[in-house]
Amino acid sequence: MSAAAPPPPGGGGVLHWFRRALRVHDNPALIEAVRLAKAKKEERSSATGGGGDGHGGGGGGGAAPLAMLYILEPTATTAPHTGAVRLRFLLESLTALDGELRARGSALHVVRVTDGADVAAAVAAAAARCGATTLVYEDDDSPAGRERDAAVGAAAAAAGLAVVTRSGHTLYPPALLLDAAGGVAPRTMAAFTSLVDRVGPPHPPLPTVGGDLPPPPLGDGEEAAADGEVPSLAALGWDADAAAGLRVRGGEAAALERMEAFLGRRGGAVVRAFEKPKTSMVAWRTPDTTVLSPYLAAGVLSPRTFYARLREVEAAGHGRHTRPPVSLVGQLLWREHFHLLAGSVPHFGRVAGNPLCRQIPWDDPSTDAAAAARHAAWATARTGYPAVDACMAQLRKEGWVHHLGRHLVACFATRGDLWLSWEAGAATFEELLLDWDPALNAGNWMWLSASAFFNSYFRVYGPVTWMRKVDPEGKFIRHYLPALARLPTAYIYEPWTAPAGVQKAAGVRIGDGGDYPAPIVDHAVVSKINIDRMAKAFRSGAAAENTQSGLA
DNA sequence: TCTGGCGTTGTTCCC
DNA sequence: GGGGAACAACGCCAG
Repeated sequence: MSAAAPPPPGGGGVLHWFRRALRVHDNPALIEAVRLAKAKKEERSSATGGGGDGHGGGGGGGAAPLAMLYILEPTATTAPHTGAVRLRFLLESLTALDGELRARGSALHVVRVTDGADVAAAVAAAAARCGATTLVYEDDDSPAGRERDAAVGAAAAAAGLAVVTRSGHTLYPPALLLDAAGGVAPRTMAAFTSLVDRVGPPHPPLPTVGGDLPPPPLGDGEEAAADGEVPSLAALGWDADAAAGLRVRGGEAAALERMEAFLGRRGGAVVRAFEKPKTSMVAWRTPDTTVLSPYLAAGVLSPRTFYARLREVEAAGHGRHTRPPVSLVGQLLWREHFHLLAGSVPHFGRVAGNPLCRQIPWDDPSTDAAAAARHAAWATARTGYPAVDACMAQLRKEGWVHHLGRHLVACFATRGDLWLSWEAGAATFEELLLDWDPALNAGNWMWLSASAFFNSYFRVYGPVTWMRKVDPEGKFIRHYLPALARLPTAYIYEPWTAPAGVQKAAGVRIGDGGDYPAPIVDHAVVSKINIDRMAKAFRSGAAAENTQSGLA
């Protein structure tokens, strides 16, 4: 997808626009921006017979100026698109990126835009202010990203700006995989894995950007100061307390540190034996999984860097190691698969018009008051099922839940119990998840709701049975639902069954007006009804397809 | 075109 | 407690 327009001869500076890829390691777009700025310096030198350009003198050695821009868009700073926890993580990551750039003689210039429609104008204005004639950024194949970048492309063309883009958010440039797949992305992990095997390993990570960045024209001089700095949570109108639950530190150094710490667990044996379905969803103090997803989602960690290190750790062990789809490399392939689909299937992020998504007559909270009430109870951890509510409480507080916990709550919200459209659940996850990534969010919600990829709709997570199996002492529930902390284990999964005396002794009242709600639905009853509804939806879907192929 | 094998992560019951 | 089958049985895809 790289429209590598050559820079205008003897042109001005380069504007690098960070969106994701908030890092200096393995950052193809940033490396290209640096290369272009330095190449322009060469052009200038030969054109003027050597000598600097007035901006030089610094570590850039007289290169053309290279501005580093980040635009805080409203979807990144305001609810319901973003919650406080993810915003805090983003701001920490931006501050860390600014530090990395400053250590290399440059600096990040942050611009806040309050109306999403103004992003293109803000980019053009920034380019004009720093005299840039070339704009460089990383591809973004999300629906919102594509829409935004089309507007930016038009504005850039109108302003005479050359646009250069690079792929960097996935292991492979999506176009490369799509070409190899004959233009149609596979629909199963097995088929995707064999596609990747055919294509071969991803390109190795590129070198980390060095310490001689061309000087930044933006934010220098009189208009500098507070204007271009990373704002605080408070300055963006948020209560810092709302983000107090954040448990991972933002920034590239923290990401690489966390990655290496996990890779080093038991000398790499944990990585080599990793099987995602066997990891514990209730290990909240020290998660059983890497918790690198927030970094991958924001582009603070390069997937290719993680992939390369995983392969090294696998190769360092003499014995066998686990394989996709359950291994850690497999986890990167799931991410890759959903990104490929999201970039190539129309309306991947929603039900309507999405050819991959089974059309199931869900209740829609935006038009149905009863569904809205069920959705609100689910989203605020008030379903009365401690297994579901503990996960949702963890999500609200920390922005992170183990993958299987997400399965449990997503199955409950859709085909299992509440019969809510997966789009409603996905919207809640968009607000609350630290590692929210539109491609993965939509893909996983379709999976869990048996709208695509997964078809065994009769396999329903039981909020009582499942939790009893994975958390036999109820520790996870007690931690995230303190109201239930003193309830005996015999009642912790079904608090409404606790006799009044037990409730009193545990200092909790269950039910209307109490400390913890009665169950919002009877799982044993509704799950059976819903399986029947799913069966019907599957049958009518098959009928529709038969009609279609009959017509064709 | 048809078909058998398979699918990262369910529950219950039985041995 | 661990393993396997029944439950009622889906769609994708490689051969």
